[in-house]
Amino acid sequence: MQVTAEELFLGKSGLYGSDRPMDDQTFSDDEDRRDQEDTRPKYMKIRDAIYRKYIAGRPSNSVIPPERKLAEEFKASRVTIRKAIGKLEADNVVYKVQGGGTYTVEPGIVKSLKLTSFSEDIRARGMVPSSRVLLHERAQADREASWRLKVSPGADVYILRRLRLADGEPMCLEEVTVPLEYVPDIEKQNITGSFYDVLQHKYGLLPVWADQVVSPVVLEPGDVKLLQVAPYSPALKIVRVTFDAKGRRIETTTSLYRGDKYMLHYAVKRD
Amino acid sequence: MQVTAEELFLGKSGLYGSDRPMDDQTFSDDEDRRDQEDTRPKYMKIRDAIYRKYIAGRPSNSVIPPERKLAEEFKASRVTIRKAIGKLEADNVVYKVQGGGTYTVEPGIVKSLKLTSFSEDIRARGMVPSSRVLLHERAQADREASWRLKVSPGADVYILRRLRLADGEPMCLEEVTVPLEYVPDIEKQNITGSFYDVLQHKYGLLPVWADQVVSPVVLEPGDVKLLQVAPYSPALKIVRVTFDAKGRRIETTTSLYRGDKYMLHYAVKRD
DNA sequence: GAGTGGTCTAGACCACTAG
DNA sequence: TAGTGGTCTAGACCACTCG
Repeated sequence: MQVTAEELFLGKSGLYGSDRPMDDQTFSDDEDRRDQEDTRPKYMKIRDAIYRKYIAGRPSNSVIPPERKLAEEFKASRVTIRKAIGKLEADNVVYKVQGGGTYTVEPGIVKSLKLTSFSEDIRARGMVPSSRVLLHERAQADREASWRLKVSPGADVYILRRLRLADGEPMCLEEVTVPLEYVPDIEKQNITGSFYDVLQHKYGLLPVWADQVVSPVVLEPGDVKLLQVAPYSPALKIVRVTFDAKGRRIETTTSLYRGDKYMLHYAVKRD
Repeated sequence: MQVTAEELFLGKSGLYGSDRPMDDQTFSDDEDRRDQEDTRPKYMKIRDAIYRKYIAGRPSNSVIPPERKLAEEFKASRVTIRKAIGKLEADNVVYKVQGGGTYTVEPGIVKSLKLTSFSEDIRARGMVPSSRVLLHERAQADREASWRLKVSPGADVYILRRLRLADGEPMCLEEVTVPLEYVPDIEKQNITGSFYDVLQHKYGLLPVWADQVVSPVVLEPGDVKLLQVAPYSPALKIVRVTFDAKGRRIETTTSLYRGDKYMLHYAVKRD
């Protein structure tokens, strides 16, 4: 029987700042903000409080207090409570039954898909990300990249090809392409960790959402060697186009993930 | 260059009842309800109205009217308008910029993942689903199925194995397992279309959400023959566990999708 | 500064589930 | 029937963007 993604990767997912163990990596913005002074909206704090008090550690299908009671307890309007619970529902932490109540979902079930970089993804899974740069240069966009980025074929782009590892083990081959106009002097940068961090902090490009296409492939000899797997192993090919808040296409990435070590795991809902 | 999922499958996705072409298949509940008398909540109707009036057919990054104006126009409170727009945002149809405005997203970009049956999925892609039953019997749960359904190994289950086709072409091999207690006399049923329909209308089991794990595999000789692809072709293996509103595990499905014809296509967002 | 989206309130009525 | 979540209102203030 094949090992599931859960067993491979998913520890206590330390949601909502409850008890996340810090490693010695750089922290995300989110964690920084949470540490100093909590200026987050009330509904987010309430979401976390509800999680800690009524959900974490509880068996599944436990009832949580009705919205009106929670409104009293947290001194908030019912609308605000509903917004907090709405977030928990979106993350598949609780489910609601009209006329019935709100109940906890079985723990260990994975939450919905979020836009993350490889580094964030691997760190969230409790492993240490690293990478080996294979290519790092300016080039002309080929037909596929230009189509995905909506730039003219042959336009100046920056290409970064890396072997990405989790706990020192090869996990994925990744090729990022960015229109050069967005990252003028990037060749001089030293790219080590999250490329999204570089985009955001050095160039003010904030990824907001991405379009992803996943397909299965059989690895070619060159890739097999880099990923250290058996010839003709299966892999997940993930093609991503990332957009910022203004709808600009800021980068596109093609990744090949080892099929034996990496699976996609997510929750889907009925409309 | 590989053909993208968009080119393969995604036509005008006829969202929000705007101009969906009806085929001669059975209709979903949703469409029925929309046809007779519209008892849906106001915010849903407004969502559709906004979509039709300000989004469909517009170029991307067009501004839509501010919330306060829309509240006047549709004679609703701003909260209700925000709820409608929130749905559009969740479906990746618009994006918002605080202090700026609300803008349309590029059309043709796929919306977020939803829980659908194979039939619904294929129909949404503008093709006609069909299937060939390969196995249809009661059996004892094996170790993997019992673990996924949280029943004792050896418990009575119903197994349905089908080859599923789109426009007459083999697309996927699918094996559904359901605890027999939920579907007592199912062997007598004639399973043709959507199994979710049978669960819902014959047994009152309403799928609400599902946990899915996707991995790549290389097809084995027997499967290759059924799917009519070359030996050792890659495929997507999708393992799903479906839950109802009460958190019960109502079915689990293992599917093998042809890698050359079927891709997963979805949008992810930043937190 | 004017206009936008983001948050929040206090209260109301409806639809549904349960004992 | 009592209690739950689902919807909706009218108004307020804040944070942000833009000209």
